[in-house]
Amino acid sequence: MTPVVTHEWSLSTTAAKALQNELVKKLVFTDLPLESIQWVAGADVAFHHDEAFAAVILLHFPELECVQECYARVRVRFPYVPGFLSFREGEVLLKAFAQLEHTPDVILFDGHGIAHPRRLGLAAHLGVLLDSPTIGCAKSRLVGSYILPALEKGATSNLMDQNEVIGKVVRTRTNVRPLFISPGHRMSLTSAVKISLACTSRYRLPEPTRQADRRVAEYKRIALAQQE
DNA sequence: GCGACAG
DNA sequence: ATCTTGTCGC
Repeated sequence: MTPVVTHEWSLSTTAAKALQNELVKKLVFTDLPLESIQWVAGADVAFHHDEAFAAVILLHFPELECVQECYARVRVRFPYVPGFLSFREGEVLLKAFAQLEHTPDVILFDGHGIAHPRRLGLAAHLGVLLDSPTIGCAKSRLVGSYILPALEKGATSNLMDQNEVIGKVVRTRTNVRPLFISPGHRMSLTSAVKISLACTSRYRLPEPTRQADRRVAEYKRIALAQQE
């Protein structure tokens, strides 16, 4: 999987903001029916100081069986600044995506899609670069207001920014803290929620993201241990 | 100026 | 994100 759009990753926050305002214009929001999905990917990043480790996992849908796992490691300069997470995780993620053999029908990210100050969170940003359908599955809020959804799995409520619905607060597991789902690129809000729930079995996180999270931690542990 | 703030 | 074991509760 190769990006269709490329750009520098070591930017000032001012230049990064200008780039976000350009890339956001390319976003497209369309439905992605469950019936059209065969391959789903999950991506996550782990850090050790300025070293970033990424894992991209490919699963067959709807059984959610893992069929490939890709890893990458890179030194990053960009610090963590709320609203600019993609500039810290993007480069290492693309390096991992480059190793993917099958092009996934949709990619789930650990972070927001358009539920972002400038509507270009991690999932939206990488979606534009890869020109792929993407979904943001964040564990906490960055922007927007909401009321908590009912306690049962599947319950949802709107994530609002002023008068705009920028995402859904989704209960992916009964009696457990909800997830913040928002579309990235080539994705509608309703499809993002349906797909996320279809990818969730017995845990809070959807299987693609959960798998990526587990494996990247293991990859980082082994990589750092081998150095010594 | 003060508080909020994905991972 | 990361530092970190056991423990209470569904």
